[in-house]
Amino acid sequence: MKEVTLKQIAENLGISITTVSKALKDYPDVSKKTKTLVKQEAKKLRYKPNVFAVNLRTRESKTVGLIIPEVVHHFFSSVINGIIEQAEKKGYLVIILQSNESYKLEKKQVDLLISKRVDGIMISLANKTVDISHLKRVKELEVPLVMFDKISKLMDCSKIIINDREAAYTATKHLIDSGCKRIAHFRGALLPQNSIDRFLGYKKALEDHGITYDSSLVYICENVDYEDGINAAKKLLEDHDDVDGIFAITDLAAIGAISVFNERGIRVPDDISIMGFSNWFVSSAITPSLSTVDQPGYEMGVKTFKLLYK
Amino acid sequence: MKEVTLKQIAENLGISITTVSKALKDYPDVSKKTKTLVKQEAKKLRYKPNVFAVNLRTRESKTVGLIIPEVVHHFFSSVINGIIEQAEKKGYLVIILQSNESYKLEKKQVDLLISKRVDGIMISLANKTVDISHLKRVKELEVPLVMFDKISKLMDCSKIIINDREAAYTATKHLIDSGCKRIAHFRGALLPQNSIDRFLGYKKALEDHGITYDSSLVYICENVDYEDGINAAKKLLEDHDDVDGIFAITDLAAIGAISVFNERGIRVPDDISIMGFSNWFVSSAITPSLSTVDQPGYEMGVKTFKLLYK
DNA sequence: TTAGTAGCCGAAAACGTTTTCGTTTATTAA
DNA sequence: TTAATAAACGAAAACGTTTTCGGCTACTAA
Repeated sequence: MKEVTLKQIAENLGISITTVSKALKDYPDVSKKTKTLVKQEAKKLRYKPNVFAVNLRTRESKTVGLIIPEVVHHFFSSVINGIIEQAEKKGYLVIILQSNESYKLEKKQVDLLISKRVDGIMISLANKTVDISHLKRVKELEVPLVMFDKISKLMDCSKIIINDREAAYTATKHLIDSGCKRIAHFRGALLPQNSIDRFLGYKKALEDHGITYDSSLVYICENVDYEDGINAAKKLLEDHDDVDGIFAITDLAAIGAISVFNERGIRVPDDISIMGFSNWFVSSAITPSLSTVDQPGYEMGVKTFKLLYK
Repeated sequence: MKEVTLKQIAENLGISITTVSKALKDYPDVSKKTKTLVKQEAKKLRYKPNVFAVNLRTRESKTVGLIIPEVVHHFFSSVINGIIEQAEKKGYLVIILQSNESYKLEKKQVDLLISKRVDGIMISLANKTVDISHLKRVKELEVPLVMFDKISKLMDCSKIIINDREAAYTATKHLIDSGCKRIAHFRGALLPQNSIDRFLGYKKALEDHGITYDSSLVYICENVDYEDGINAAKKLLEDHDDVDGIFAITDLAAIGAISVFNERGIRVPDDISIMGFSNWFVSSAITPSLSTVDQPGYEMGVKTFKLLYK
C-alpha cells in the first residue's frame, strides 16, 4: 500500500513529473489530450497531493489558529462554529487552543501556532493578559492577526467587537425604564476591555437618568460564571436590602443570582429585576425567564474569519 | 527579515548543516563543544525548525483531527476541552471540524483530514450516518481512529462510550422509585446507537418493575434540542392526561418540556417528574431544578485522546 | 612501525512538490 | 528553401530537514 505520487502517475503514463503536475493544475502549456489522460489516471489511483511537500514548496499551510480563553461557553463555542464554517468554505482548517484565562499559556500557544506556521491567528485574550509583546511578535513575523471580543486597545490590528458600552447602557436603561431605582452591577475582572466597557455603560446610564452611582453596588465576578453569580448575590443580600435591579455581565452570573433568590423566596422580577448579557439561548427556559442582551457569537465568528482572510 | 534555517547557523559557525542538525537533536557523534556552540547560536538567531520540512521528512504532522456533530453543545464542548488539553500535553495540535449532523459533510471532512495527513482521527458520528465506508478507508490507510459517544457497532476500532443503557435504566428507575407509574420517554432519532441504548435501558427498567411498556408514550426528538422538547411535551399533553413522569434523552429536551409545563401551570415535579440526561451544569439553575444523569464530557475527551495516542 | 579504534564531522540522498527555463518538434511566413 | 513562431514537453533546482554512510584525525596497542 504505497503512497501515490506524481512520480507514480508519470511512470504509468511514460511522461515527466513536471507535465503531470502541470496537467493537474491546468497549466496552459500542456495539451488537452495529456491533461485528460493525466486526470484520469490520477482519479484511478486516487491521487492526493502530499500536503507536506506542497506546504514546504508554497510556504503556506492553509491552516489558521484560534486561541480562546474557554471552549465550554455558549458564546465562544458559537464563535468557533462561525469560524470553522467560514474557514472551511475557503479551504482552511482551524487549530483551536484554549488559554484557560492564563497569560503564560496564551503566550506559549501563540508561539506554538507560529512554529506551526499557520497562515493567520485569531485570538480572544485571557483576562490576565496585559503584556502584549507576544502579539507584537506575531505582527513582526507578518502573520495576519485578528482579535475579537476580548481585545487590547494597545494592539494595532483588526478587531471584531460588539459595542459593549452601548449594549450595557441599553441593558441598564431597560432596568431603569421598568422602574428600578437602585441597580447593582455584577462586573467582570478589572483588566478585560469588555468588562471595563460594560461597567462604563452601566455607569453612564445611571448618570444620564438621574441615579447617583454608588460604588458599593458594584461586585466583581472574577470568572463571570455561575458560582460567581451565586457568591455576589449572597454578598449583595448581606450588604444591601434596597436593591431592586441587577445588571450582570454574563447570563451565567445572572442565573447564579437567580438561583440564590429562588432559594430565599425573593421573587424575580417582582422583588428584583435582573438583566443578563450574552443571549444564551436557554435564558428563556429559566424561570423566571431572564432578560438578556444579544451577543451574536456565530456572526462574530464569521466576521472574524472573513477579516482574517481579507 | 529572512527565515533562520539550519544552513544559516551552519554558515555562521563554519560547519556543516548535518552537524548543526545533529547537535540540536543531541546525537552522540557530535562533541560537547560544538553542541553548546550550535545551541547558543540557534537561540541567538531564534531558530525555529521549519515544520513543513520536518513533516515532509518524518511523514508525520503532530496534528490530530476531531469531527463532532455540533460544537455549540455543553457535552461536546467539554469533550473538546478534554481532548485539546491532553493533546497539547503530548505535543499535538487538534483540528476541529463540525459535521452539523450531516453524513455528506462528515464524509468530506474525513477526506479532508486524511488529505491533511493528520496522525489520527477522533469522531463522534452524525445522526444520519449509517454507511461507514469512509471510516473503513481510514483504517485501510492505517490512520489511527477512535470513536466516542456516537459510535457505530459495525466499525472495528477503539471506542469511548458511557454505558448508555445502564444510565438510562438508572434514570428511569429513579422515576419509578419516586412513585411514577406512567412514564413517557423522549427519545432521540432512530439510528444513533446511544439513542437506541437509552431507549432500551428505559424499556428494561419498566419491565423489571412491573410496568408494561406502552409505545405510544415514546416520542421522537430528532434533534434532541430545546425545540424538540417543547413540541414533544405539547404532543404528549394532547395524547395523554395520565403521564406522571418523563425520561428525556437530553437535558435540553427536558428543559423544553419544563418550559411548556411552566407555561400551562403544570407543576414539576408535583404533577409530573422529569429526568434529563447529560449533567448540564446549569440544570440546577432551572426552576424547578432538573434531575439528570451524569455524562462526563471532559473525562471522555481526555480518555479519547489517550486512547488515540496509545 | 603498523593496525585497529574511537571520536567527530560532512557529503549526499531522500521526502514530493512547484516553477523556471530550455529544448524539441511542428507550423507558418518570407 | 530558410527563418521565425508557436505548442508541448522535460531537466533541474529549490523548499529545509533528517539520516545513512563513509572519511578523517588522533590516539592506543601490538
